[in-house]
Amino acid sequence: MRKSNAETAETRQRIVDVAARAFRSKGIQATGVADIMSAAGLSHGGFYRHFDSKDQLVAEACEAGIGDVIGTLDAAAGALAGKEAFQAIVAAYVSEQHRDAPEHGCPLAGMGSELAHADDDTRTAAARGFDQLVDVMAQHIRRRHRGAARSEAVFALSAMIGAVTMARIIGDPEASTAVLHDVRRHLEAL
Amino acid sequence: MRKSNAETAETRQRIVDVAARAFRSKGIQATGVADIMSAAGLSHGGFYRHFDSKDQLVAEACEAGIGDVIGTLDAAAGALAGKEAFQAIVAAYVSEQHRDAPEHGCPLAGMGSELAHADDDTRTAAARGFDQLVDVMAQHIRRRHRGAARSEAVFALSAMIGAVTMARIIGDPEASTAVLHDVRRHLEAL
DNA sequence: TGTACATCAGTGAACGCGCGTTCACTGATGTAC
DNA sequence: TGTACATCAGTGAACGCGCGTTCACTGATGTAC
Repeated sequence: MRKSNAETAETRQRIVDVAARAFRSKGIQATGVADIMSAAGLSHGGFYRHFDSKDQLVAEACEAGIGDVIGTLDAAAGALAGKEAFQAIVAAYVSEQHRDAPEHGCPLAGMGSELAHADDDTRTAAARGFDQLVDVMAQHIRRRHRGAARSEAVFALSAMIGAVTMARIIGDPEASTAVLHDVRRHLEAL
Repeated sequence: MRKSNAETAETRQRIVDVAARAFRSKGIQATGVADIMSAAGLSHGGFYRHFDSKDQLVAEACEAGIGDVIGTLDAAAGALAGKEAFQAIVAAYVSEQHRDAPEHGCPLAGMGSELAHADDDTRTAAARGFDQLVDVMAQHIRRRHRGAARSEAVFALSAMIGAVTMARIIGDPEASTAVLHDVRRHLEAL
């Protein structure tokens, strides 16, 4: 039952979207190809009509997830500029909502340690994603030198990724929220 | 061939040590019970004489790994005090050596995103480890209020964990080192 | 201190299970004329 | 525009493999007397 080209493209996109959510919320290795396909409303056998391997999907899902986060952060910044935009971005990232909704959150926080062991394409996608997020933040940091703004963004983003990762590990709700609060407060004081 | 109580205890400890290295360097799910046992010089069947499950070993290995890091950071601080000790700890953690030797490094960086999905005992061990590391750092931060020192330590440690995680993902050696450098520099300026 | 028996660390085969991937097949869609 | 054939998206069974865990067995160690 061959599908039309448009339908095929839609299906492929749906698989990537479903995978991007699953990998971020459950992890890469804990999410099977069959899980993804059934969540996309398909049987698992058809997977290889769209992708060469699970690894390829991981790379694309990582890229898609980064796109989500950039959209969220841009929306948080809205029409704000400078320090206010920066703080809005920090508040959106280092938040209980982000912590509690990994499926829509940052792949670098949701699958960080697994990405370190991923294949080259995936790591390249993740590294590019980090760069893009750094750009999004650096854009709102006013410094004498462009490099200084980027460097500060690298620092801030590292703290943000670490904070959300730890907030998800810590079971006690108060302690978890305290980490988010501490990090957000220090970043807003930059 | 029953072993003496002393030998049994040594074997158990060896399994935990081997596992702590393997989980940190390859990840939890990528490391099998059989891998660990053979690295410890044993056949896999004997595993359950020492542990109820892989999950239990993960929790103990996480705790052991935290112990390693605390030892390394304490050694880095040495006889130093205050800001100098703090900076020495930051330099030891946010370093190329740490990035390149995950098997002796921090479990929170090596298996961070996997810990978020681990069982309660493991997450409790990881959360306690985070607290202990915060204490190690806060100890060297002089502030009017104890809480302020701890809060700053939480912020710093989050940035350190994020930095090492990202440095391991980024394939390009220069870009990876640049992240470490940026984060270290900003933390030393606190 | 010596003896008799229970315990149990370690081995290696086996368990059921889920994984990523492949395959033959179906029939609707794409394409060449 | 219509026809004939090639393509290929999706299905569902099957592949080999490695996983965590269990088990019967061995024989040295621990323990009770």
